[in-house]
Amino acid sequence: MQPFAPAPCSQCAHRADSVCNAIAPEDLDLLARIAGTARAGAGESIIPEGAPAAYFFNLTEGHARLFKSMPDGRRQITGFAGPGDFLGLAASSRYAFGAEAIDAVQFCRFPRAALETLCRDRPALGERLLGVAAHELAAAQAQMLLLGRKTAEERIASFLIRCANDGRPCGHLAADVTLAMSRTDIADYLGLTIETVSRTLTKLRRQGLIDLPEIQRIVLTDGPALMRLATGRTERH
Amino acid sequence: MQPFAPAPCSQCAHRADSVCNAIAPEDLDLLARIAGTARAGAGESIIPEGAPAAYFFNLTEGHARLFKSMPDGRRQITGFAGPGDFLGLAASSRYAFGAEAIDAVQFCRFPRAALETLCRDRPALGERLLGVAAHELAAAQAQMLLLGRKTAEERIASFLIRCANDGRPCGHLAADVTLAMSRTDIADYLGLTIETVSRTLTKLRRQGLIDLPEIQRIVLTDGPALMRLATGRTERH
DNA sequence: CGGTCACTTGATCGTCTTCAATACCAGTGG
DNA sequence: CCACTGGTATTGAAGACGATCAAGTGACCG
Repeated sequence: MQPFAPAPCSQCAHRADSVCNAIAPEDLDLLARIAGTARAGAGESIIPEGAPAAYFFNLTEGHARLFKSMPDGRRQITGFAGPGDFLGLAASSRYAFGAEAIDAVQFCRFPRAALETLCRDRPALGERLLGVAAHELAAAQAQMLLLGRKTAEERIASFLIRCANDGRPCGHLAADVTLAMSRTDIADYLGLTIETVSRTLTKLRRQGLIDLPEIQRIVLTDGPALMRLATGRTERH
Repeated sequence: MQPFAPAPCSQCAHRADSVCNAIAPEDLDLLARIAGTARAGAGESIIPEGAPAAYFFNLTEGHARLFKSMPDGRRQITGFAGPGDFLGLAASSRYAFGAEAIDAVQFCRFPRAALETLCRDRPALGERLLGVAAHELAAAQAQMLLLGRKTAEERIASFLIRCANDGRPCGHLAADVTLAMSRTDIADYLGLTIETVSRTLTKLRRQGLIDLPEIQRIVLTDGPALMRLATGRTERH
C-alpha cells in the first residue's frame, strides 16, 4: 500500500456517487483538509481485520472485498465495494471486518474524529452516512436470508441478479455482468465452495438461463427466470 | 395491536438504555410531542414486512423478532429486540424486514420525518443513531459469518454466548440464560431446523457444556469451552 | 515447453434436512 | 381424577444437498 497523499476532493471524479456529495462544492476544502488518498495492488490489505478503527474510507477506483474470518481459515465475505463506496461504518473501537483490494484500487481516508466533527457542522453529511448505513443494513439482512435459507442455485441466481442490478434502478438488469472477483471470492460470499459455485454456474448454463462466454463474464439469457429463482418463486427439486 | 397513546417520555424507565438518552432531560417534551406508545400481544405483528416505512420504533417492554421471509414460507430471523432497542433503521421507502412480538410488548414510535428534523436540532441524536447503525452492522456481519461458515454446533454455541453476554461487558457471561423465544425462532435465526437445534442442544448437554433444567432455561456449565466452540477454536469432528 | 494458477468435472462422503413417531405440558371437559 | 386436545420439544431413520477429495483442463508466463 502506498503512503497517503493530500486529497484533491474538488477534482474527484467520484464525488457525485459518494457520501462526499453531501458537502457543498464551496466547502470541499473542509473535506480535502482532513482527507488523504492512497493506492493498493490486487490482494493487498486495506483494512486489517480487527485493527483499531481510526479512519473511514472511500473507494475511488477498483474493487475490494470485505470479510470476516475464523482462526482455522474459514472466511465469509460480507460484501464487495466499488468506486464511490464508503467503508468503515461497522466499527466501534476496532473494525469488525477486514478489507482487501481485489484489483488495483485507489481510495481516500478520513480520520473518524475529524469526520464526526464535520458532521456537526454539515448535518447533511451525517444524514448521508445514516442513509448509507440503512442501505447496508438492508443489504446485510437480505444476505442473511440468502445464507440461512437459500439453496446453492438460488444463491448464485441472487448473486447474478445483484451484480446485474448494480448501480441501476431496481428491476432494470444489465444484459451481462463482468465479475471483478474470483470464484473463490464468490464462494466465500455465498457460503459455498468453489466447486459448488462452478457446478451451479454450468447447471444454470445447461438450463439456458445464462451463458459463460469468458471466465469473468456472464450473460443473463433469461433474466426473469433468474429473478424467479433468486426470490424463491420456483418449485424446488 | 392497541391504538397509539401519547408517550410519557419523561417517565420512561428505558430512556437511559435507549437512543432517547441522546436528548437532554429538559428537551424531552420535544420527543414526547412526536412519540406515541402502543402494545402488542405475543405473535402479533409490529412491522409488516415490506410496509411503507413511516415510523421508527423503540421497544420498551417485552421481546420481538425481526425477520425476512420468502414466498414459500422459508424465514430468516435477522435479529431479536428487547427493551431499549431501536427498530426501523434498515429501511428506505419500505421496511426491509418485518417485526413480530414474541411475548407481550410495549413500544413507542416516532414519525421518520419528525425524528429526522429533531436530528438537525440535536446533533447528538443523529450521532447516537449512527452508533446504533454501526453496532447493528457489526452484528449483521458476525451473523453472516455464522450462517455462511459455522457448523450447527458452532452456531448454537455462538447463540448461547451471545445470549449470555447480552447487556454485559464483552466477555462477562451470565451463568444461565432464559430464552424468550421458541426453538422455531432459534432455528430460523441460526439457519437450521428445529430438529437440529434440539439435537445439538442435547449433544452439548451430553458433552457437559450446558444444562437444560427447564425448557426455556439454559445453564452454561462450561462457558470457556462454549466460547472456544463459538469462535471456531476447537478441532472439528 | 514445463510450470503455476484458476476453474471445471467426477466420485464419494458427511452433515444437516426431511419425514415420522414419541414425549411432554397446559388447558378443558367428562 | 383421568381422558382428550393442541402445541411444542425431543428422538429416530432415511435421504439429499453440498462438501471433500481427486483428477483433468486451459490460460498465461517464464
